[in-house]
Formats: sequence, C-alpha cells, structure tokens
Amino acid sequence: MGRSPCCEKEHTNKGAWTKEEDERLINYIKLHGEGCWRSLPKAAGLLRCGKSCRLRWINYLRPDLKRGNFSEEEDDLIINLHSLLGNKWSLIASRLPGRTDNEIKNYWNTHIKRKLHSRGINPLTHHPTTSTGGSNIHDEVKKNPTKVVVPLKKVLGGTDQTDVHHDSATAAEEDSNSSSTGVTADDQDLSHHHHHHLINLDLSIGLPTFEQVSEKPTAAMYLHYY
DNA sequence: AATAAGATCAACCGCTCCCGC
DNA sequence: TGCGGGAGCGGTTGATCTTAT
Repeated sequence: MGRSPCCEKEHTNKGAWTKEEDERLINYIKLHGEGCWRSLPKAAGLLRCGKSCRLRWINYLRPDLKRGNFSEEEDDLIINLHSLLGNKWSLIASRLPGRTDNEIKNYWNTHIKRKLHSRGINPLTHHPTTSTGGSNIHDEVKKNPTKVVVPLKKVLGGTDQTDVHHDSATAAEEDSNSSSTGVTADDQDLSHHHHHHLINLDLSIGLPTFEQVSEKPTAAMYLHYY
C-alpha cells in the first residue's frame, strides 16, 4: 500500500546541515551538475534524503543567491506579484533573481503581511480592510485604468505583455486570439503548470477588462492601492 | 543577569504534477 | 491509457536569535 518513501529514513540525517555536508554537496554539484536528486546523496556520499539535498542547494548553497535584506523595490514587486498570483511562491521567486521561493514565502509571512496590515490592506485578498464605499474591482478599474496598467507592466517584466496565463488550454486558445487583440502569451513560462489564477487584460477595446477565472478574486486591480 | 515572549528562517512533510514506460 | 517514480511546490514546524520585562 502507498508509495515507497523517497529515502530510507533510518539511514538519513535530518536537521541542520553541517559544513562538511555542505561542501560535499557543493563539490558534487560542481562536478556533475544538478539533477537526479534521488540518487545524488548516495553518489555524493551524503546521508541525506534527495529532497533535503535539493532544498539545501536551492535555498542556501546555490552560488547565484542574493541573500541579505529585501529592497523596497523587491517588496513592492512581491506584493504586486502576490496580488496577481496568490501563494505561488515559486512563480514569484522566478521574477526575483537571486531569491528563492522559501525565502520569499518566509519574508511574506514575517514582514509583508504585517506591512500590509499596517496599511489597512488584507494580505490575503489585497482588499482594503477599511471600507472604501463598497466599490468593486471593476468599478475601480473603470474609474482609473492607467493606475492598474502601469504596475502590471512592471510586474510582468517591463514589457508590453499584460496577459498572465495559468492554463495551457486557455493559453493556447488565447494564443489563437492574440493576433487580433495584440496581447501575447509569452509569459507562459511564468506558470506552466498552475491554473488557479487567471487574469486577462484585454487591450483590444482600449479599456482594460479583467476576467477572473479563479476561486476568489485575486484582483490585480487592487495594485493601485499601493 | 535571567528569562519570557516574539521574530526569524532553515528544514521537513505531504501532496500534486509531470513524464516515461 | 493507466501507472509508478521523480521532482517540485506550498504549508508547517521547530530551533535559534533578538528584544522586552
């Protein structure tokens, strides 16, 4: 019954990594590259589970990690991306060079949540916690679309791409429409296997309209509150 | 100086997704 | 087409550090 464990637990170390273990892992990956995490520990002479090695490398040992405090720009980017993508930490991390999903997740939970609360914004919904008179997101977008569009461009890498796809079928469908709308689908890499939050920003009619295909409105539209 | 409370973050766990057979 | 294994993701835990009393 059930699947086999990823490693033999009784023969693996757990908890904090030692310097020697780090060195072994770094040396092995330098020589052989990343990949095949399941067999790596044995090959590298580590008494660790493959998942543990992968995590250690990705979150701590990778040479391209930035480390250090987050800048204000990074803060804003994380907030904006979170409003678009929700808790898709790996997707958010892919937009922040040198930062890991784990690091961003921790930072969100310890710093940004509090920051948003202090600004009167619900970090879960990105809605203002104090009532603004009950206007919905569509009303807000119609009132002032440019305030939304500019941050979106920033979020999506400074290009004119304004469409975030999370579903391959939808993406393909929209690809076929892109020639008429002028909206490209070149951000598929952003979310090639997550489907929950889909936001269409249709530029073909001038005024942005948002189509929300998710369990709850994640509201890129609320970007302008920041 | 001692210690309690709060904050931080590395690491683990369980689940889902993807791909090859 | 279905199944199994590996990889990756997000939530959570717990050890350690910092600050307040």
